[in-house]
Amino acid sequence: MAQTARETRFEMQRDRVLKAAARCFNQKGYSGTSLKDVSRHLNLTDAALYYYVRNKEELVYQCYLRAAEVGRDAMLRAIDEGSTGLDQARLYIRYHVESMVGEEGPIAIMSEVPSLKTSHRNEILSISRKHSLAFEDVLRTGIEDGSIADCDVRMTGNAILGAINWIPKWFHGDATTAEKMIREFPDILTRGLTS
Amino acid sequence: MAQTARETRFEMQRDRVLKAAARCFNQKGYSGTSLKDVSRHLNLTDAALYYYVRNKEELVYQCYLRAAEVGRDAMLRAIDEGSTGLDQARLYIRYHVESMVGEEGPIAIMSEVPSLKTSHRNEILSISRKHSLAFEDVLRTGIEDGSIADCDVRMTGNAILGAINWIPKWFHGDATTAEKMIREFPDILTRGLTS
DNA sequence: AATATATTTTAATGCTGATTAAAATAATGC
DNA sequence: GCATTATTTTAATCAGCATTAAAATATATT
Repeated sequence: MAQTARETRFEMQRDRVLKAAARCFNQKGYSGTSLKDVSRHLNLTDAALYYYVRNKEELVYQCYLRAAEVGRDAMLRAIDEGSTGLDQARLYIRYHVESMVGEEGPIAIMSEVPSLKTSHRNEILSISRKHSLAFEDVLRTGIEDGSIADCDVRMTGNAILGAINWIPKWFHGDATTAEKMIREFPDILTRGLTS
Repeated sequence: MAQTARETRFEMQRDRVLKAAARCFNQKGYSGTSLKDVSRHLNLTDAALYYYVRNKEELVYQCYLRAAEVGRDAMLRAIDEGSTGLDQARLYIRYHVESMVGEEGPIAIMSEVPSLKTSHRNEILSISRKHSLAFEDVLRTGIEDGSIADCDVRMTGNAILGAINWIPKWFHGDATTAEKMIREFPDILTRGLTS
């Protein structure tokens, strides 16, 4: 029990570290943010971060992993809950956006994958590719069940995912905008899909 | 005339420098790419770049300026040529995408504006804001002339521009994909706008 | 309170990478 | 070919930043 309490405290701090890092990375890029930048947000010294993460590369890696998980969770929930392909697409966008602008945020933009060390890079790229393919599958499902008009799923997928990925570039925590975004984005991005 | 010849040669080289830089920046971010990274693409030494640009910050600034100009040109042409708001939106997307994936490319993603020095940052931000507003105006025009269904122009604009801005993240010069993108993106991104 | 463990800081170290000046080479005009 | 100008390289400097070890402080356990 003591063990558990310690772990949760540690993990909570670690979570704060990752979020602070994500915010910095989104703003100034991976190499552009120093560990001091990150630690400043937490009232800590740069050296203190090493208690929570092996090194800077690991920090980005964890941020990207977290970003990937958020996306994957949204996708899984959507596929599980949506009846038609269009439904699933809509729900996915809703859940993903919700995570990005809500409590779980800020989520890191996976913008500097090439800077990761080989093994991490490959892992992130693989997850990311799977995510894209999963979304394309959702689109295909919709085309087959008639809820989505015939289209190039690759291009359409890239367009929609791009719009989502770009969000952290212009959204900066305003609650009103957040609500509006959750409400409108799913429609905006899928209205063009119906046949 | 000799003067002119010299200038054009200089400017052509300078252009190559900017493109090489844009490619690197898109791949590894501003701070993530060293001047050696850029110069390597040109069979030059890192120090040689200083003949074409005052310093690294200026290099990004010029890249971003070039990116902004490309977007603005696309917008101006589109507004000039398109009859309805929907037409203009479609044309804008077509022209902008065309520039990004064509000869003028690669175009830098304006991804690390905060790293610019204050005056440059303000200038780029101002241009960028103007661009967003111009696109929102196009949408409003379309709503008024009936070619576009009523919608939140701010959100819709951000969604569409985000999808465009994200392109360099997944497009890497394949000519077939480029053609397809020019052909399909305008439709994909505007199909949802019609009433 | 006393001890053990967890967390953070201080104070180095070393490397990478931007920047500059001076020298070298290439191109051009005459 | 000579002189001038344009372009590039070599070699050095310098700062910032990641990283580490050891010390200090806080927290928890008994």
